[in-house]
Amino acid sequence: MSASDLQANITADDVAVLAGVSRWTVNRAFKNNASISPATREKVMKAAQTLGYVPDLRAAALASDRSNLVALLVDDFNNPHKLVMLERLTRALRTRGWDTLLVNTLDREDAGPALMNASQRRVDATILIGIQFDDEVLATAHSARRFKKLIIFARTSQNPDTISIAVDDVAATREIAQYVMRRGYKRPLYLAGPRTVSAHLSRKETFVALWQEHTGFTPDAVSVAAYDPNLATEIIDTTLRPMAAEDRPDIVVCENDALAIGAIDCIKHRFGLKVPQDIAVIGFDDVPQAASANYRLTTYRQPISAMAEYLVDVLENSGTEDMDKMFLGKMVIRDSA
Amino acid sequence: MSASDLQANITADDVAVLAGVSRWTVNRAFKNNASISPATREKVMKAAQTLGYVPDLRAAALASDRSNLVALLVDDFNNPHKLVMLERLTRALRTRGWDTLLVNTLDREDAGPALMNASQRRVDATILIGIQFDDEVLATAHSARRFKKLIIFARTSQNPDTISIAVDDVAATREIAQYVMRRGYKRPLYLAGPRTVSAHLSRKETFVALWQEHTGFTPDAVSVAAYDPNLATEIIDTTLRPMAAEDRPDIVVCENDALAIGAIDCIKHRFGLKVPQDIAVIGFDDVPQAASANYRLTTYRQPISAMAEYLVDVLENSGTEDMDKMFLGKMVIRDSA
DNA sequence: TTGTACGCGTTATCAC
DNA sequence: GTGATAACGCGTACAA
Repeated sequence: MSASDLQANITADDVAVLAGVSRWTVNRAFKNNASISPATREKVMKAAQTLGYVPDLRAAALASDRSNLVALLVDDFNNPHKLVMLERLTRALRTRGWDTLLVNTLDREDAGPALMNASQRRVDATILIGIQFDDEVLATAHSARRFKKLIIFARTSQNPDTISIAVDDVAATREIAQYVMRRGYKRPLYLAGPRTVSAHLSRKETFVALWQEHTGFTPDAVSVAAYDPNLATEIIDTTLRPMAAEDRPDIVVCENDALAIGAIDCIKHRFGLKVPQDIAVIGFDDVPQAASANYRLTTYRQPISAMAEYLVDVLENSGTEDMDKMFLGKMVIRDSA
Repeated sequence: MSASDLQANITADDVAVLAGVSRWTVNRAFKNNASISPATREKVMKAAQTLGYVPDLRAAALASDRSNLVALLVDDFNNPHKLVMLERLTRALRTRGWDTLLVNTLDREDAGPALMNASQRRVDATILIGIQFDDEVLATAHSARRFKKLIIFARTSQNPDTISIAVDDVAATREIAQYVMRRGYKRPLYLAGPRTVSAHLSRKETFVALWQEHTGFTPDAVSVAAYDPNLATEIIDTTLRPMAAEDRPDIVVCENDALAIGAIDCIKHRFGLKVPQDIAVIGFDDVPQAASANYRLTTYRQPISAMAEYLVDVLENSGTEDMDKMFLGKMVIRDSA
């Protein structure tokens, strides 16, 4: 209909011609703190409007070497908490002017190529929220490619080249362990997920150490290869199946809610037992399902929104100081333990 | 350590110097079907390796006007099926060489800005999998901005300027309705989500019409503003609460699993009733939870992976023919109905 | 406040 | 098979 339909790409030059200014003045009109008179800006904006012009962010990124784009490398899509993290992160980022490149790290071997992918897009930062990025991958990634910022979200890492934004697992686990003891549970079973980075500070190691310290006994622990409720159901099944009723754990302490939900399903539906009367369950994350009438899961809530906001702070910070940060969450007591 | 650490950006020129060829030959070495001798290619690749060079996709996109990047506009993050769709889409895209820009459409007013955002990144296509994109938004979007391709995924649209990749809702709903009748249910309650595009072809309208046609009765229907299990729990609660037991529906037919799960939670835990004995429930999507021991949800599975693959076909197709496509799914019979 | 070289790192196209 | 020219659309730095 309008002239804009005839031309393939409207550039700042076209707007400049129509507005009767130079191309760089058009540029200034679209820049926030540029020195430009209100009159000219309005003139430019009107011309831009009629032509349907919007600045080309590819070209801007190329010229300025800042893209306002971050790559988000994700796997472990069976964990419902991933959806929460994706929402909070993209919300915080977008609200503050950042775009997100979502990279599905297809499998273990894809971790390297996925990092390379982000590198080729020249993103301003790469954020890892997957489980496939172990110390080895991180090391090779950092030696081989150039990353402006490499951020590990919701997971601690000892790697000095990365910025870790996570909840304080030791403090959180201590709170959980104290709660479990205070409620009088005697035979906990720890259900852990895959071990990747920094195993010695993991929730499982911490819980086991605390329990030993306070009771003298080493609790049993089992683990699964992914944070998948179905895997949790199966491992709990095979763990409890051969046990005599009196030998069964009185509580299953889970590394996160994804596992806790699978554990509850198993306890209730495979064994016909009651939660928490027969076996209690405790989780971590406070996923939306945890609050449902069906699970009423006692868990530990991570302050994901605050962590996401801090992540954007990190992006906007150009200093070189250590930006690692640990957050404190809080226990959410419901009925499952 | 190496020379690459000293220089900020390694470009094809640097590699060209080291390999003793021209910049354009370096380029060819990285291109799949370029005419270049194997010897030169190897020489170039070795030089690239030592310098740590990888092509800059920003510059490539700017020069070629093809980015191999799509924008994925998403809202409705409370629906667990979103995580499945995100995984399948990003997997299919990435496997075939496409990157994904994930845009969280923050709220109703943000739909326009989100579309604009994608436009500014000059993506090759924009994919909508949200619920906030009604006919009005689509119309203004298309008149105001230039989109190479505008794809509606997992939702039908009557808009002629968009490509719709979705399951055949009419066929699916017919199958569901027939199943419900065959199993002898008499008083269905339809639980619908928000109505956006193409309401006259929606699952709800179709179900209601079919039921009327076959029984002469108009089934009750209620709807919620988002595909959120918690909202479903509440609306079912307020709907059943004032009913006498004999007036209650004998089955709740849900527009999708997110609602069905909330409905089951309500029926079992708020009313202490049994599913399916007291009230049956049927869903749509077959989310991972649907198979859990706790829900055993009878539902209708969309062929998301096939739809995602077809979406990439659409991206790779440069023709102008109508690429709309409807898929058939299949019923998954479990215990909830 | 406004205008002007020059560069960002590629790709398309044509010459050799 | 290889080298060279001209875009792609904008940002930076400086000059006017």
